Amino acid sequence: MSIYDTLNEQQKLGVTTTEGPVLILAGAGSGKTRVLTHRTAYLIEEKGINPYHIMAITFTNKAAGEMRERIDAMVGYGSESIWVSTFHSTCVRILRRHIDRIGYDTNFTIYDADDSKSVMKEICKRLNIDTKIYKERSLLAAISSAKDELIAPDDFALKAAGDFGKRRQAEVYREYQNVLKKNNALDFDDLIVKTVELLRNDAEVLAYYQERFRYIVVDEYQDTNTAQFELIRLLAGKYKNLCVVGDDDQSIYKFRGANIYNILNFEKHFPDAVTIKLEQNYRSTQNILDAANGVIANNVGRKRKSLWTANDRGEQIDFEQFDTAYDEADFVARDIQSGIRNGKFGYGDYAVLYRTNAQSRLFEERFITSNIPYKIVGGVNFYARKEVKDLLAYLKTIDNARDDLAVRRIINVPKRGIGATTLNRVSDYAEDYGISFYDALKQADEIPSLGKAAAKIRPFVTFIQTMRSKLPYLGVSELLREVIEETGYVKELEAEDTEEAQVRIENIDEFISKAVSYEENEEQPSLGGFLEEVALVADIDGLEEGNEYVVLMTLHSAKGLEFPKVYLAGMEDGLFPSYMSIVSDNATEELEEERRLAYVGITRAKKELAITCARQRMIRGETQYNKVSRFVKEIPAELLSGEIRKPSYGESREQKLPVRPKRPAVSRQPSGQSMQAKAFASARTVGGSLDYGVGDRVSHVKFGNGTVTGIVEGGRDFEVTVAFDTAGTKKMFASFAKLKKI
DNA sequence: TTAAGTTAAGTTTTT
DNA sequence: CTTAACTTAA
Repeated sequence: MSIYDTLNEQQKLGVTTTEGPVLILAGAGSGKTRVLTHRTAYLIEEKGINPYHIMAITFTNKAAGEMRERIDAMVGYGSESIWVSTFHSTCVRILRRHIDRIGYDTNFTIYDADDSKSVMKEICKRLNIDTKIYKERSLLAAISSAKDELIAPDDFALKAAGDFGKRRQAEVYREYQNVLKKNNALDFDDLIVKTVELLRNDAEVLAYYQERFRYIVVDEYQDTNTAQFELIRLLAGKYKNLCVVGDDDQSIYKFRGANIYNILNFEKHFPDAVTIKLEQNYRSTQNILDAANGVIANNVGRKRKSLWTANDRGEQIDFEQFDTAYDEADFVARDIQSGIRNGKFGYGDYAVLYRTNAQSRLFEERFITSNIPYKIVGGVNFYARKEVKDLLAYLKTIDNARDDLAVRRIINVPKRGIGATTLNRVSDYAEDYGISFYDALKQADEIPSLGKAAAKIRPFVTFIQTMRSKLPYLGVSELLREVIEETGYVKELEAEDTEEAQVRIENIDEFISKAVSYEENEEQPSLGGFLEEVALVADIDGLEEGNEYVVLMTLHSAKGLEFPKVYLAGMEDGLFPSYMSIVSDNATEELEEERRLAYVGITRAKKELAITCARQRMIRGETQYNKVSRFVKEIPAELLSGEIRKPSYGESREQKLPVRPKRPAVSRQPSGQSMQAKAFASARTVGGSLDYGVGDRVSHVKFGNGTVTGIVEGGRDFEVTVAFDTAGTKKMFASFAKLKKI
């Protein structure tokens, strides 16, 4: 009896076929993570491979973290020397050691999409590019897809020869790379591209890593792009023990450069490859699986695969069409409440999935009024928020002022009376003397054109220098606190006294706790290390299991996750599939990608699935009238139940709101939850007490101001009764009500 | 020259 | 409905 006996035959094959290239086609819910972890254990325990020689690559930090955890639990000693990380962090790790061999400094900074856009704006201005015709966004997109395909600026120019527009793009591409190089910065795509460049150009480095990574596993292989493929090919070039796991039916990142032929042609790239299919689904009910199969069957050009399950038929799929998107959100909220009430599910069993981030708002609003704890994944990444980016820019500047972008970002935040004109003069000076922007600031007094503006710059430079000298004594989180204190950043927000400012302050608090926990978890914390860790996190990474809240996210974010009950919202032609894909030049192809997305969505559900849509919906202030999504029609009709709701004008919306849920769950506060959720669901219970009492005036994000008339302690939380001035009397749980004393 | 106030334009999906 | 670019007042 061994741990491998619990696997089915195909899974076992995936575990024990360790030598040579292996393609595992893993249908949704077929237990591929189990195969990967068991395979790793097998390599170490049965084959006696040193963990040092094993590498696993995933797309998200969350996936990497999960795999790491499960491998650790299974392998025990030595598992920490396995590289388990994302493509991007793997590359950063390699580049930090060796990028000097291709002419960069090893303390390079990483630019996010925002930073890239700022660079692009400047370039367009400098090259006199009419951004009405060539939009920054599309220029960046062109550059990004070139990088995905490993096309360097020179190659791009070569290929562009005949086409004026393309030649212009080539020019911009070249300039963009120059600016990044000058700033010692890499963008996301560069992380991969430069690693490939390094491995291609430096035989010594390549040999080192080839020798090290004798066994390589790649998860979500269907989403790799050409550059990532080349990276893997190079690394696995010597031993060729490459195991890739993926599902062509779940390829949903074409827009990000994913090359579906990486998986479809794997056997061509590696002629002696073994292909293993995992076709038994352990996740979903028969009905859910049938629905998914019914939809995906409409795609041509996929690897033949027939997913089956030994699970029960389960409930029918609940399909509901509503009059408006409000009614849709209302239904989902009520349905969740009723599931909770009769003990069928907990909040953490639910997920609401949608095509676009904008759809989250209606659900969010509705969940607040219903006291449903929730968490939104995605939207604006935590580290991409203004306030967080501002503080990060301070930290970057203190750490290493070579990043002009960061310096420029904060030089006038808070307002120091330094405007665009002054900045331009400084950067002209920097340009003339070939020094960095920050160095030019240091010499502000010597820049004649500045005049009295130089006096405004001096305190800023002094501040940065002072902080820099304090860094060794303070550590990251204390430094951050000091920056906030000295700049008055939070004070300024407090003075604003708006809901928005409040959210920002909470984000800043959260940012501080991230810094604290970084210092606690890291053996040798450093400012540079912190900045690096923060540069590569995605929003999905913060999602924790076992927490009691409903999760809201896009279908893209949902890949790789599963939930007992899933709502697929906004299933309307024009929304999903998106209008863009329907009218596209290659609509067939794009619709297939959308269909795969639908397939991903449906297969997230374990027990129950509800599909909802609305007849009319406000999109960017305009009302749209949409038909039921074509994907719904591809689901065999006998699998569907539910009804199509007729407009109900007689019923007032007020009546529909269940103001007092009968048995609201006592909530545990998840740590590290996303900021949207935190903003609305944050526990005001500090150390088991509230900062308001009976008789106090409080404000609520939705109901406005009111007076507290009662507080009842129950379990871990407080049930607070508030008489609102305009919204009547409500009972709510303190941790979700976000009541603010006024 | 800066900063506040006003008007115009734009939205898929993201490491 | 929200964010970015433009205009005007200080």
